[in-house]
Amino acid sequence: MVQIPNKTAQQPAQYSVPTSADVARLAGVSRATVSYVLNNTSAVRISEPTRRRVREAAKELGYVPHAAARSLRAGHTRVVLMPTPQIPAGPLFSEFFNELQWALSRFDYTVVQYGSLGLTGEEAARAWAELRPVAVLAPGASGLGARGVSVLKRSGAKAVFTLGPQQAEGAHALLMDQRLVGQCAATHLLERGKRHIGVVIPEEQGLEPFARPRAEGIRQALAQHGQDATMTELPLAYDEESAARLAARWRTLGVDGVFTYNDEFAMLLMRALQDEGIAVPEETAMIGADDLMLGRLLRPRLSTVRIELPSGQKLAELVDRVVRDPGMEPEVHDVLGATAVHRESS
Amino acid sequence: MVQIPNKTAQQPAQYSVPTSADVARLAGVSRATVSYVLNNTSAVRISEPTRRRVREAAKELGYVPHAAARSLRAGHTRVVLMPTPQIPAGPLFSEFFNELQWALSRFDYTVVQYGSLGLTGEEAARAWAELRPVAVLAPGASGLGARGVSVLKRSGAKAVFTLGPQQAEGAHALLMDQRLVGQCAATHLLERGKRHIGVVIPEEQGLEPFARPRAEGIRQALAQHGQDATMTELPLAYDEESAARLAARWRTLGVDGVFTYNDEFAMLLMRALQDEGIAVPEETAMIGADDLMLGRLLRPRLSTVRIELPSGQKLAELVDRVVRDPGMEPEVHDVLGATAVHRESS
DNA sequence: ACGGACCGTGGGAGCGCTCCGACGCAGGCC
DNA sequence: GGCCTGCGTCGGAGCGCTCCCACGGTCCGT
Repeated sequence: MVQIPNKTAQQPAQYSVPTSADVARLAGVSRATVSYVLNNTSAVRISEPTRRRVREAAKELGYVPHAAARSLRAGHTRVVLMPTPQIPAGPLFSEFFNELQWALSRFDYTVVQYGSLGLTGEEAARAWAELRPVAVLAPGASGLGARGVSVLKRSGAKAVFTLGPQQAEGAHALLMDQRLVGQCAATHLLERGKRHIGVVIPEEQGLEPFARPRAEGIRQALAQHGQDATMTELPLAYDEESAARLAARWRTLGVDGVFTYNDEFAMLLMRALQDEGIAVPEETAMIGADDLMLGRLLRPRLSTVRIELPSGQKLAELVDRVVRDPGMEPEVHDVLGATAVHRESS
Repeated sequence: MVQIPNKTAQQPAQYSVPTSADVARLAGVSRATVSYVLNNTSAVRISEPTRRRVREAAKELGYVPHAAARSLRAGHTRVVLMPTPQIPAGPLFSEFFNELQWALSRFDYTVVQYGSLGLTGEEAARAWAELRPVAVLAPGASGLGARGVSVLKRSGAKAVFTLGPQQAEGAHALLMDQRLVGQCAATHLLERGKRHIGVVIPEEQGLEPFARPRAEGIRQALAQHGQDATMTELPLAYDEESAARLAARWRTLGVDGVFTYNDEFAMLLMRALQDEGIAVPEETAMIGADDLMLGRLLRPRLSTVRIELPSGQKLAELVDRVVRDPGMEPEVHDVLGATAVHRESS
């Protein structure tokens, strides 16, 4: 607040960052006392007048503790590192993410997101390890691997989780088995008498870890059903030309039902099919995934696979449990639920 | 790699985290030498055999430097803190975000996202300051305020930016003036002969910082045009019932053009209007914003306001410049571009 | 043969913080 | 009066790291 007049204009008020020693000096106590007061240490009794003096001095100086120094001394942190996935997250996943973040902060963890930025596996693990996080929740697709997990554990991480469709040896897994989505869709289409199922495979790079297992789920469900069901992979980029091209050769494909990977691709394909004069669901039934609002706004209303992710609260509890007992054998938690929602497109 | 057999199964290999002293001991050199080698210090010459011994020792122990210790010693960090906004970001913004993150990492900054989690203003600033970031790019909506900016600067932050439709005193601003979006939409509708403009105001809480200025932009454009243009605010929640209710009383509103806040609300409203038998664009012209793919898939194809955000590269350069010269007067950079895209709905 | 330049390496301080042990002092007991 | 108890506070070490400075050795020039 007070401008220091004899500094050059170059260097404004922020001159030297106040430390606990500065607070101690101003309050006329020792650094130890400052620490006790500001941390409300219960084991040590400090008189009320002293407490007040310290707090006032801290406020006057605008003192903010130095997290790095604190954790250096403590020998550990409360940082939970969540490397951000490369793929932009949809509303479903980002809500899950926020909830988890909130729940973890209830457990007094500090959630830090950290771009991996092209690093993969051990490289990425090393970069993350520099922060000495107590737990890491990494996207399964980051290719952590047993080596990466080991790097993190050796750097002091008590809990290493993968999150998503893939997992890593030695780490706990919050497995989001995307095959369930495919199975669910396939079962739905089979129940409605469809036998020749098209499966949209997005050509976008980052979606592969999701798209492949969803297709695999379809394949499994069809295999279970018997010989007469077939599956056709339909590569499709998220643009109108690609969709139009696919629609143009649609009738040659002999497909009576299609799973479109998600609702957005469903909308894209539905439009292209309708422009081509192909009736949905009469000629081809269609089911998407994610249960987005836009599906309800399509005509016909889009059938979809609703995906349920676990509550952030539950997961935060799990993370906390593993942090407290790092010796636990790595567990695989299947956290993805899928249910078909029947509307008009199937 | 080597299992330590006489530890209990409770405590796996990760036993004590190796430090540079351990590396030094194993390589038979001093800690200083380890530091020189691993940091490739150019001012000090270390013989090649020594370098090799150090590197091998580091690899064998799985040594990872301790970021906190390093920055404690250095007295500063290369951390750029980007508190995550509460509102889930759309694809436009999250792409911008990723690009910025990438570009900053090119400048050797470490980008850390950090949930604010309900804290606002000074509270939040204090929490952020604990990390001693060299720069902070905060959402304008975080309510930083002059006090918050001061807290950050006093904690050593060289550059404080706000990002979004709002700004904070004392901080640089990457201002995304959402009024432009409204102005652009209004101008487009006026040009097409519309005079009674409805403006959708989403009822969702977090959208207000965007919705209000967009509406304000409409108002300004209409005012500029003259007396005969009117504006009607249309509160709308993002669900079908709300849209149906609005559509039911549509004809009583006397609106010949509508700006729907964004493309998703446009889709919602267009469906509701069409279900009500109201012709778009004949009875009511419609324009959205964000230029999402889904707009192109609607029938009629949706006119929209394309929003352009600046390149992450440019912004990273700006951040870097301010970090190098923290004395700079705070500047306001208008970084939002808006152009109307005419399709069929207007 | 001797002084100085220079090269490779080590010693050690100190960044800001916490926490263990110690220390002084007041009050009560023998 | 001396001793003990306990309360409030302080001194100081050390977390892992970097970097200034010192130091011993080799080699060259005179």
